[in-house]
Amino acid sequence: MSPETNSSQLSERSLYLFKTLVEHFIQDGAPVGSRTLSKDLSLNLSPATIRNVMADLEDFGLLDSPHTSAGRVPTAKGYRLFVDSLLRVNDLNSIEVEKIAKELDPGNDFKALMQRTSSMLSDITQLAGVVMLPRTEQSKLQHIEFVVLSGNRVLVILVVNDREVQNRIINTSRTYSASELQEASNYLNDIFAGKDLTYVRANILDELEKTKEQLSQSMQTAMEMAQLAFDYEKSKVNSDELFFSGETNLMDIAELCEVDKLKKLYNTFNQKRDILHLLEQAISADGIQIFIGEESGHDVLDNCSVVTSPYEVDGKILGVLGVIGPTRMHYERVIPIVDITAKMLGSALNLNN
Amino acid sequence: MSPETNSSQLSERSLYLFKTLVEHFIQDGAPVGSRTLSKDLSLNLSPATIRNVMADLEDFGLLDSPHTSAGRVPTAKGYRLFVDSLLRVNDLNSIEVEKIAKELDPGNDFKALMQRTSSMLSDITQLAGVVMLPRTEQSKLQHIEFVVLSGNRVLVILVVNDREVQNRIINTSRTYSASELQEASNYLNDIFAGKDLTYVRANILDELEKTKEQLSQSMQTAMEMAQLAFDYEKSKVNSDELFFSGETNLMDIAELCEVDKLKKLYNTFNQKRDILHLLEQAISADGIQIFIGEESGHDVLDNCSVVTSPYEVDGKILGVLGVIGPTRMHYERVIPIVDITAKMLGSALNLNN
DNA sequence: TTTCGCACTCTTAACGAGAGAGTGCTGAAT
DNA sequence: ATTCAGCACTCTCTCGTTAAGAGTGCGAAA
Repeated sequence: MSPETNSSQLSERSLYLFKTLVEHFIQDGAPVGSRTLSKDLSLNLSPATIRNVMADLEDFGLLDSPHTSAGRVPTAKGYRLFVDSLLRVNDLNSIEVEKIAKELDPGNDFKALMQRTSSMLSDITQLAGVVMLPRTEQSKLQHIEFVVLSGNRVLVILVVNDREVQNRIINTSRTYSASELQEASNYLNDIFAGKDLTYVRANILDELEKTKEQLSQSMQTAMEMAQLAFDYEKSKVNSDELFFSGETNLMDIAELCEVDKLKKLYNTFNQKRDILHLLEQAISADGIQIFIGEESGHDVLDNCSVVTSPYEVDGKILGVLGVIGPTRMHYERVIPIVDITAKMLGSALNLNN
Repeated sequence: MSPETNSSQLSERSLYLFKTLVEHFIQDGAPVGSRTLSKDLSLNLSPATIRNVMADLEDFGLLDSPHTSAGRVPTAKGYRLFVDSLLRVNDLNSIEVEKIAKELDPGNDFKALMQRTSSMLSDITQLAGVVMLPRTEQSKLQHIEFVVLSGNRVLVILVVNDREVQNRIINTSRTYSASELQEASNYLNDIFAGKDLTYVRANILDELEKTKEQLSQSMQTAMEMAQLAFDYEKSKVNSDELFFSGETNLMDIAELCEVDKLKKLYNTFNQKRDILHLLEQAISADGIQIFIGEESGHDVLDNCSVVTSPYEVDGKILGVLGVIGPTRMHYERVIPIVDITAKMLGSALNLNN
């Protein structure tokens, strides 16, 4: 509706004024009026002048007023300008850095580390934390093992990336003996260990053909097992790819504390699908990515911003983590926290390779 | 304060009146007045008479009035009387039974079954569902397996009860070879397969002493491994022993929709400790157990009732499941649902033994 | 260009009146 | 001895009104 105006058309002073207005709003959560701003501003301007400037800013689509006699509030576009050009990010104090480092101590339990990361994020920001697990496609198979269970059921154990363990139980058409499966796993480990899971899945059928010709019983068993195991994986909904925590922190946020909004938000969290989708957009971003309000495309996140960063090992992006909070969050604090957490998680994962 | 009066001192008529009052309140959620009751009651009584009876019931501590000119509301004691003596439980219609049965189809994934049970409970009752996993002490070790990882780390896989799989990674003081661990697991499977985990844990030290004398290297390795593995288990907080779902359903409940109460409730769910404690009380109960409001001892559950039932296989109680909702829930529906779910979960677990 | 002054708008809190719901008590009828 | 009609009373809830407060926009002056 408003012309696609460029912020460079705004004077230095207007921008400075805008910046302090946003900071003020982030602090108090109340619409900011010209009087208040006039006092807090280092430039000595009268409320009237400030009103003029604010009217301009409103024309630019950066501000909005809930009603005629309530001060101004930043729009999504306003926040966008703020975080992109106006924000100066704080350095984290060393105590906090230490706290983060402590929580990110890589233990032996991969998922526990992710869980800890998520709750550390929510704890330190007092917002909701979220960590997306590495997509399985990017995982390297390290070891495969079979255990015979009763009734034609076989337990398949995949060790992936030297730290993550996946179990699945498959139903087989006939009974296999332990030694048969031992042979099978030996064979599979020989040809597939160290390969990507995607590669494994893609090449099972080829190998199956090959082995058919060679007619070795143990190899054939191996391939049948493997096929069942990886078919299983395909059918499985990856519903636990996401770790949330601190959702309750959002209940304190004034903008969200109507129960029905809260309910919609929580339902969105529980479904995971939408949030997963959002985070996947961030995976290709280089470093911190911020979704402000409506920008995310999900209207449950109307008054929310999502600050994300991918985490990587050896320059390869594994997943995304981030923080969900109100649009009026303390970006100057949240951004460096998310940033450093992503980096430290990356190196924690790197450590035991 | 009021004398410990027995409900048997109340006339048949008073009880009937009380029962319909409670039913009315459960339906509407609004305090019930004498006028309303006079219309809905099959006995033809004037409001005035009903007022007299209600005054009696209030003296007995069964009713309470929020203020002088709002009708009456059942107290916790009132609900207790209601569910214990007055309530006639509905039979479930066959469509619902079928729906439950369908969700409780025992797949291969144990935890997924528990998760499905929980969300089925919340779905069908429109309240919050909870399922407590079997305590590990009651689990029978079926199989133990070791996989060598890099850097003195060993993956331990426990198959328990023929359906549940547990992984843990332990750090060892020296490097073990695959064949060494193979021998060790063979040895351990020989002596411990089919035994309770508690038994295993208790007897590891004894066996360690024995094997020391015999000086067989592989046996010694085995015992060292086992000890590490089970030490790990002891230190691990069993935080994922509980599956919640449908927490958001509670947001619709008028009694709870103040944000701060909701927050406390959700925090209690997240901690899991308190709820776990509550459910453990129910484990020894024979069949359905109902905690009403304050009775539970946790004041976050002030306006809530918890309906639980243990589920069992072969007469042995494995765990507890249930539903959390407002005190004014439809007990006559919820109780049979929880009851039948527990029974069907039991037989689902029994099926593949 | 900035500022002052002023009229105007809109929200919020406070107050009071009136309606509505429900009670408790009394005294009469059964 | 119950039951019940009548009545005064209490408490909550909802409006409408009012007044205060906050903030704006605009025109005229500096």
